[in-house]
Amino acid sequence: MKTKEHILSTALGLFNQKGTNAVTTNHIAEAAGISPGNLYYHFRNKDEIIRALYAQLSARNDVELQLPPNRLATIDDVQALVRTNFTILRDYAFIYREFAALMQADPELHKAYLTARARGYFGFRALIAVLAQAGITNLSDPAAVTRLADICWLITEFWLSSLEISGQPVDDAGLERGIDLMMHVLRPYFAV
Amino acid sequence: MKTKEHILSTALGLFNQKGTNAVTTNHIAEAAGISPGNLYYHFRNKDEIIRALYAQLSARNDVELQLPPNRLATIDDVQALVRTNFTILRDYAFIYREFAALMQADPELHKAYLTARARGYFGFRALIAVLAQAGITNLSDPAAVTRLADICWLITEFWLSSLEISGQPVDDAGLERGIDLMMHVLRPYFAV
DNA sequence: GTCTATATCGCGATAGAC
DNA sequence: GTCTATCGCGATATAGAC
Repeated sequence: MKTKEHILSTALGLFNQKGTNAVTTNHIAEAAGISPGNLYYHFRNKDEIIRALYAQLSARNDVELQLPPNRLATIDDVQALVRTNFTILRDYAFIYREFAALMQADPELHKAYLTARARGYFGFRALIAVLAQAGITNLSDPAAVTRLADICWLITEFWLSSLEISGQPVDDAGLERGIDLMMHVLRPYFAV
Repeated sequence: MKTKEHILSTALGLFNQKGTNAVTTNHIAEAAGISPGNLYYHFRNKDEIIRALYAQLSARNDVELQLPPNRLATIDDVQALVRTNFTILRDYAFIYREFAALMQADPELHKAYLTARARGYFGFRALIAVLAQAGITNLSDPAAVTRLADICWLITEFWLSSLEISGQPVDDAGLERGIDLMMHVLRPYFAV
């Protein structure tokens, strides 16, 4: 199991740095200090490595992206969640950078993403519903909830890429700007 | 000049449909009904074709994305502009789908994009400034202007990809949802 | 301007020894 | 589980005839 994980972390580093296109299985093997044959013993091909990395990301999301279970969420809870989310995303920057292209190229990966997304998206809508019922938010119009969810999703999945594209560093400051953006979108609905 | 344009429109169709990765110069030549050698007479390589397509897109933006020059912009003018913008974007879907990856792979393309973006981004800020001066918007805090510009940019550049990723059709209805989203973000600042 | 033919290269993937 | 060796393939790119 040790080698398998070593391959994954090596591949992750290369993908983040150069993009999945420019990185071949040979490059990964060389950087990992193993033979190409050995890499193929552990993974059928590059797509399978990418899928495994996505599974890692997804697992981290499931574990780390939790609101406090025993009380209603506050705006600060939400902010902490957003920060955690961006931090995880940055570790797997290549996935979000090449999102649509990866999904287009690998239907299996797309399916895994759609499942995860459905959980998150409808979880978000459920959260809003709970908040509305508790009187914490005045957001009840379904169309408005959809719009809010769409905007939040856009920020979550594309803010880091947007920084990259525009030539701005994907550092802590850039990350904070994303958090700030998200909070400004959300705050009006938390007017208690 | 005829063949060159024919190659470009053929390549555009293939790229939009299958992604730049899956499409080789041979595929383009075959689909265009010419020989690979002929393609290389007109373009040095695939990157050059992509750059030429980006130049087309950029030119269309410059021509079609204009607010009325002789009077102050209304919210309806802005909506028309947003609609035009999405329409152009959809024609060149592959570029936005693979945005960060393309920019990372080709510094020359990235440079061209950064120039175009700077024009648009600062043009947007200038527009806000004009509106503020005319009393059409109450938006004067620079940080707030930046946030608004950032959100609008995110919607512009990533809404179509977001539709694709989430498995929703990139049709007129999806496009209208993007316009709707953008207008809901902008409208508060147009409270006349 | 366009074609055919071809050289080169490197990636993906497998077989078989250890 | 890991290595070495290697095959087949297809993509990029060029040369030279027409």
